[in-house]
Amino acid sequence: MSYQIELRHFHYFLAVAEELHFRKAAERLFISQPGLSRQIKQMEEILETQLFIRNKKKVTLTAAGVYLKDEIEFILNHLELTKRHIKLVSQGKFGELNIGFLGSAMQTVIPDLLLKLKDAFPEINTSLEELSNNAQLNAVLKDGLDIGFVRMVRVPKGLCIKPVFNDTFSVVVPANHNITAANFKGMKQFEGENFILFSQDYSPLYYDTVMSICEDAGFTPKVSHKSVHAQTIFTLVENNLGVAIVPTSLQQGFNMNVKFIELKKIPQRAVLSVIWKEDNRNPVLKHCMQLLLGDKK
Amino acid sequence: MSYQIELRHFHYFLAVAEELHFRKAAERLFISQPGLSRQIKQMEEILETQLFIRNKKKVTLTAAGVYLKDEIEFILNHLELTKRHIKLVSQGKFGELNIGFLGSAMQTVIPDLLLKLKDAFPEINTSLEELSNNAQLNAVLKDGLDIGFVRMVRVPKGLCIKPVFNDTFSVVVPANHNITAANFKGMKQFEGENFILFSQDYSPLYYDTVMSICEDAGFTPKVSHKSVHAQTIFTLVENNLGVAIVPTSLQQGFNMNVKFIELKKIPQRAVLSVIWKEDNRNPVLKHCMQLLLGDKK
DNA sequence: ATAATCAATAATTTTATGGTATTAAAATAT
DNA sequence: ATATTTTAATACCATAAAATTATTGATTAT
Repeated sequence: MSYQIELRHFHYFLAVAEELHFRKAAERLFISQPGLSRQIKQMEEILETQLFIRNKKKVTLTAAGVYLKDEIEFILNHLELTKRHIKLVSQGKFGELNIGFLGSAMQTVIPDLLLKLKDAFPEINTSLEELSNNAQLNAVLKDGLDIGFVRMVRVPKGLCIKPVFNDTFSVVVPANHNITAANFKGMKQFEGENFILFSQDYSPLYYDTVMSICEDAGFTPKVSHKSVHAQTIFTLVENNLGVAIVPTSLQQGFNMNVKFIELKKIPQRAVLSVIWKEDNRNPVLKHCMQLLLGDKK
Repeated sequence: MSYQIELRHFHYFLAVAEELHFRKAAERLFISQPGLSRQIKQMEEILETQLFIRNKKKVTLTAAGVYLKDEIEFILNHLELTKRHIKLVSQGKFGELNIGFLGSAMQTVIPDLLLKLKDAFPEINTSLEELSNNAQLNAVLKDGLDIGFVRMVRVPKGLCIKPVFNDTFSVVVPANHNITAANFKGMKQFEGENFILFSQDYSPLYYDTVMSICEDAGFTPKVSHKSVHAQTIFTLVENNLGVAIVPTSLQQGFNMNVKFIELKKIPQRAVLSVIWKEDNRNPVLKHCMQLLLGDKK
């Protein structure tokens, strides 16, 4: 019959919401199952809202529970961020910027940004994480990341997006492939080949764009392998398992036995964009965005 | 030497940060001053950051304390909002409703429903997607849609269906066609014409119904074109490529050089129905169905 | 100097979290 | 069908930690 919700309830709730199993959740939390059951029940009483439906062997979230889970994830993430920030503030450091990125952004944009940031604000610490488009989207929404480097066009309400790098696509073929930049005439030449692509989950836009490139050339590509790492894709190409279409900038930084044939004439571009949350409270973000977009345009 | 920060700490912290006076803050919180002092000290230990400077008669916030105050206000505010929201969610008064529809529903039923929804529950967000009968069926089954507006009679187990709009059919002919509403006697007059219809995949029931209309008139129509968009069909008719049979309500919202001849005397009707999943957990759905079916019947 | 006021400390009480044992219901195995 | 296992909930209890009262030490006002 406690009056107030506490963060403890939130941690317990999240465990149950993720496991959907009281005993397993209790184990994960290193507390007893009855204790957990009672805390959750108490939480529901305080909030005057049922959060879980426990009927015959199954525990499921109610609509309110689903909604609350999202919000609690956000609040706890934001709190962790704040904990780190106040330490930095008390140390006289400005703050911290959490950056997510697709592997293909590592070649160009990220190093650029980091150099500029270090230059302008040596007190700012950055953390970098390679994540898929979608993982970044969720993390940015929930304050797990401050900015993300993604390939997409539309973002949910509350997020902002700005293109930062416009790249051509290139076909990646084994070094000994008979088609070269010199004798290359058009995608049609690759009609019969197996295509090795980044997986659709990783970046739907990339996938659709590659499809449209082939369709514009008049054929539907046979996709034999999908991967999330450029390294893997190049290795597959190297071993004659197919050809790939990737952003041209991926050429840098790898030393593989493959050659790039840049598709200069097609209209498709690999656009890398920054996303961030409109009402992100991190003061570092403003500075960062100025550096990123100020002199770009 | 407690492990975890709790919301209690936040409320205490805010009181002290606002009063800048432990005794007064304690009074405001209805707890004793020593209790408050110890909790704040504990909070500083957990966060490993000094938040207040207590020297000679004055209590002031540190830089970290100032920063934290802002964030805690934000977090507690957000939490209060969330508490209110989950109650609304569980009452079905807040949330999202994903609606699918055939293009031909856009003329009448959908705008009606949306207006009513907005009116009754301004906090409900809706998303709309134009999809074929079958795509809606699958999406509803997989919780991709909450409700769909389709033209069909039977639905798989687990789904529900209710007619919501009963429309006559009309023949659509070029504006300069020799048959008019005045001299129209029966479908038999169109025996020789090419027919332009919605494709069978899009709505099998519609297709079968149109066929039966012609068969009742004693002929089998020659179908020359199929489309999934009313716009396309009207354009084809406009260019003398044939005549169409469509639900009469499609007359609204288009400005094409065609005329509609309503088939009032035949028994066939273009029935638009809502489908939804029996055990859909979205609480918004109940309210929506009440609005849709409550005053209809 | 003395009184007053403040926050911190000490000792004690109260509260309620979390643990153990157990139950009721349901699923699974035999 | 019966026995066994598994699940979440209940009852009761121990104990950790929060809150209270009483007190101290320090600073400021009179």
